[in-house]
Amino acid sequence: MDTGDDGTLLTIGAFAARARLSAKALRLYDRLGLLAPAHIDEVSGYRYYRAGQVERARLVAMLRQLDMPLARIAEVVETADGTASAELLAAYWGDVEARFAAQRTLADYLRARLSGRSSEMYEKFEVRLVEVPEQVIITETRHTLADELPVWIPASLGRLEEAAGECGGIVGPPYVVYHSAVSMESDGPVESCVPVADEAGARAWAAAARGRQFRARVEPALRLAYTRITKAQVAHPQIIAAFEAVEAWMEREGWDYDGPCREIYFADWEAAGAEDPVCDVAFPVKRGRQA
Amino acid sequence: MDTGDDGTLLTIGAFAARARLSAKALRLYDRLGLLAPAHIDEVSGYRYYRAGQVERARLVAMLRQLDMPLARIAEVVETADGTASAELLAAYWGDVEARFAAQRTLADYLRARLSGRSSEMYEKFEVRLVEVPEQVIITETRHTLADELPVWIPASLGRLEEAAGECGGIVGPPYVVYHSAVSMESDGPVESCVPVADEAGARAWAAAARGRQFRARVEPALRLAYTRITKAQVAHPQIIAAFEAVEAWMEREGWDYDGPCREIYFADWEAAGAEDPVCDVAFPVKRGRQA
DNA sequence: CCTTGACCTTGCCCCTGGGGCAGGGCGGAG
DNA sequence: CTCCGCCCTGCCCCAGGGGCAAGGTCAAGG
Repeated sequence: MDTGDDGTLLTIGAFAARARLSAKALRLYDRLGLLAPAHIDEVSGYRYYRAGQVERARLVAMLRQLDMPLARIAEVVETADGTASAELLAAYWGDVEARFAAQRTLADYLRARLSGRSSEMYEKFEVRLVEVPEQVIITETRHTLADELPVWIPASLGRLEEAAGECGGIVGPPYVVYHSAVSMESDGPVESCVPVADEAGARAWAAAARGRQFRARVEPALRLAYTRITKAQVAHPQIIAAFEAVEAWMEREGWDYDGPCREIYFADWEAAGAEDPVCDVAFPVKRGRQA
Repeated sequence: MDTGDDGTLLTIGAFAARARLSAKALRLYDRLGLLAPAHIDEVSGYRYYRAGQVERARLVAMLRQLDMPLARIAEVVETADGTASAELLAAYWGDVEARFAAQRTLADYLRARLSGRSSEMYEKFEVRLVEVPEQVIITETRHTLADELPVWIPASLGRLEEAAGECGGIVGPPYVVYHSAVSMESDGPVESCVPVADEAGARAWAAAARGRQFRARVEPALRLAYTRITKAQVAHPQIIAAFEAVEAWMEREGWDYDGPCREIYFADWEAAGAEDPVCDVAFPVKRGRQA
């Protein structure tokens, strides 16, 4: 393969200018094994690069312009197959796009809130009411800090969904209840819930369960004010915007709190894309002052 | 103003949980003056926060979620007027959007190139040689980032074309020389140049000019390898493909670099349509190894 | 041949926005 | 009184380099 090696060796400065990188960056890439010089003079320590290495250096430079970490850049440039390396890039860029979409949502919400124009907020988060009938649920409760939730919630719901088989099966979307209002305290108990068909089976399961954190109970009928959010939005603190949107709507429409807030996961989390709706953020409400 | 101050003071841990920040982050924000505790015990050094400070802390947390630097967050949260702070946020977010749009374009380009469609890209560019005689030029130099170039280049060339009247008039197409890497993060010096007839007039103009960035000099005769591109192609990253096509051609044909690359604007930019050729992308070359 | 100045080397500290740990001080419950 | 859980400061660590200092190299010009 002719990689442009015509025998001429470039000093680090000349190579840096041609690759549109700094000499400092090239020394770092050398140390990390990302872009080793073709030759290093053993006496002077001078680095010499082949002209044919410019292509790789420019690829590194462009990937850095995408803010790709050097470790991932190394994977891309070490992958000989162009199609495979393009897929690595696509995977990285997909992550960036998802993250950016969530940030944009938050930025839009914050701009509206800072300027006091709450109408934009209602456009971003459409709030609706729903009546939920009484249902039997099996639950797991834990005291936890907010940053452990993204790990604990899927694990807990997984445990409950497995147990639901002994309780007549799942008859509704699983949800998570924040017994201390999310806007007030986050160190309060968090309860993950799965609606099941068989109350007796549920109580038997809870009595036999390995820990006191597992319970079965009947959730009374509720009226919920909720807004639907995407997978990308199910993360702190973007999700705060959704909660606050619902609370602002309640204030405006004349509804009072009637219980702790909750997140209802109605979609298949694994199968959902970042922009797919997966979750309803909800407060139980009752009639307050006249609307 | 009721800021929710009910007299209760929260320790840093309790406040951190409510604000969804780490205690470590709160200590940092205290040290930076971004979010000072309501009270500090002089004996123990314990920080105590009012419940009403949660709102500000949450705002900081959400702005951090947008990757806004703490210095800019301080500007936003110190701005009492909501509309003004919303504008600060909008300005920041506009920068982020612009940067992201450029990155997305580059990512699309790179994905296509890695997938093996690079040779097709090069084949679209026909590369030729031209001899350019020695000429007197007046120039303006600036360190700038890549995203400012589309603004600066027309402005600078406009200034130089106006000044050319004092220097015997314009005797060749204006061009821009990239003395080193110009990318999103590194600012190489960029020099815009206009060939003029009167060397003495040019030197007098440069000596009288308002800033040292204005100079007059003699550009020696050059042999250029160049390819002609349309107005639509004069943008990142399409223009990268043009530069690379010229470099690939130089490599194939056995020419070496003989100076910094340049863009020569030979057509009336305003009058040109998107598909009209307006610019030559060129490298000074000298004979290298035998072709 | 020697000097000069440009270029190269390593090494150290700096930046942001924290995370993690060590060693020691508080504070309330049993 | 003691124990456990907080809390304090201070130090080192991360990426991805920038900047500078002290000193070694190299090529061209006198």
